[in-house]
Amino acid sequence: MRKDAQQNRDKILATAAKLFHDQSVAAVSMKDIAAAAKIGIGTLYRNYPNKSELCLAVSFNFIHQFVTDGQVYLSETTVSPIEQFQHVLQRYLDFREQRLQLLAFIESGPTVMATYYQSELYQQLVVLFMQVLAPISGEIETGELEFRADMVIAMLKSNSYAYQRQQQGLSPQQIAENISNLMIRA
Amino acid sequence: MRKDAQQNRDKILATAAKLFHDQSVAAVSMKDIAAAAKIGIGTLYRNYPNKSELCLAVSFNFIHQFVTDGQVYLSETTVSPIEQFQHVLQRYLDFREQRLQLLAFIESGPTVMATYYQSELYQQLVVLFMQVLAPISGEIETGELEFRADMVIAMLKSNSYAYQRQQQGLSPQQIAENISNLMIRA
DNA sequence: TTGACAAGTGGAGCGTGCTCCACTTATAGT
DNA sequence: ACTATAAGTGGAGCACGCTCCACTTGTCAA
Repeated sequence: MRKDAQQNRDKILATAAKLFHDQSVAAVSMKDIAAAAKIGIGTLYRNYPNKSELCLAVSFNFIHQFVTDGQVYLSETTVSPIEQFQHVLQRYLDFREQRLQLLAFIESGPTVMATYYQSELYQQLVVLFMQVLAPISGEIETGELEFRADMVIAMLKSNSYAYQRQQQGLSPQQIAENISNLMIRA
Repeated sequence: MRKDAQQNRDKILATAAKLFHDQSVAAVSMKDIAAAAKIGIGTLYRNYPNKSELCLAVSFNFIHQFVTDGQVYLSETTVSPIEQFQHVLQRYLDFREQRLQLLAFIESGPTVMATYYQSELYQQLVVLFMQVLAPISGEIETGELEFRADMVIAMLKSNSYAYQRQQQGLSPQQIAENISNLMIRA
């Protein structure tokens, strides 16, 4: 990759992150981003094939941070497995609440979720949840454990979460508690 | 409502259902639907405020059918609670597989899921799942039962389901089994 | 039957995400 | 230093979803 191209790539990501932070994600158009980064629309799209993918790229930093923090926490903590699970779950809820708009946009993109699911980062997120689920799930095989980790993540996607919060009137704590009750076996 | 307006409303729904059936949902534009129904774009949008809502309206017939069938099944069956749960789950999977495109489009619409969640039909779907979950969930309160019903539905949303099918390579049967294992307590 | 007007219509036009391709430029071999 | 060319650029233009409002029409009281 040419050096100037790499600079453009970086500049796009930084500009998009800034604009998404300053205004709502929906209010920022691809034209806005290109203009703010002082590049052409074509260049923008060659680097990030659509707006959802760009949001995903911006999110990756945040998700990476969350996963890393989680791993550090697990390596240091000495509390009970149940508390570990609840702690990670709580952190994940906090993280999602912070980045709600961005994550909602990604989750509503028709094709972009496939990219996310295939990424190493998603695998790391799943592994994180598997680690805290394993000791509280009773005796189950790895495939089923992974399925449950996916299920926890799926349940907290923006649509479902918004429904539980707004229509059902549940607090984040109540949601965490309901998930805990469902998942805890041992 | 004026009689001619009602006719237009019906014609739109019928035309959209036909076009969505003949071609892929994404390939059918709102202009196509208006043209095929021989009405103006404005009329189309006054009746259905966006494409996702129109998809939802088309889906409502199918969802209603599924819920009704499920209720009939429950009123007639004499098999064990576990088998009842698995049967309803299996039917729901089949139903979703049939209407995948339409449901995926609804689920990716940013605002339309709120409409769906608020509808009586969604409540009926939840109640259906609550009925089969209740005997296999151990002793839990109604709120938590409802939460679990929502969770089953959330897990089977198009994105998550597609991931389990395609990336994880699970068959519908395996997915159903994993959910069963998670939900069965009694 | 006839007017008055609420109710309904339709399509020009807007801003969006995104594609395409004629053009420009960094780079590596001479 | 000088090309040759692969690599990268940028914006005109497309199709889309959707809004807006000048216009038409069904309805109903007189």
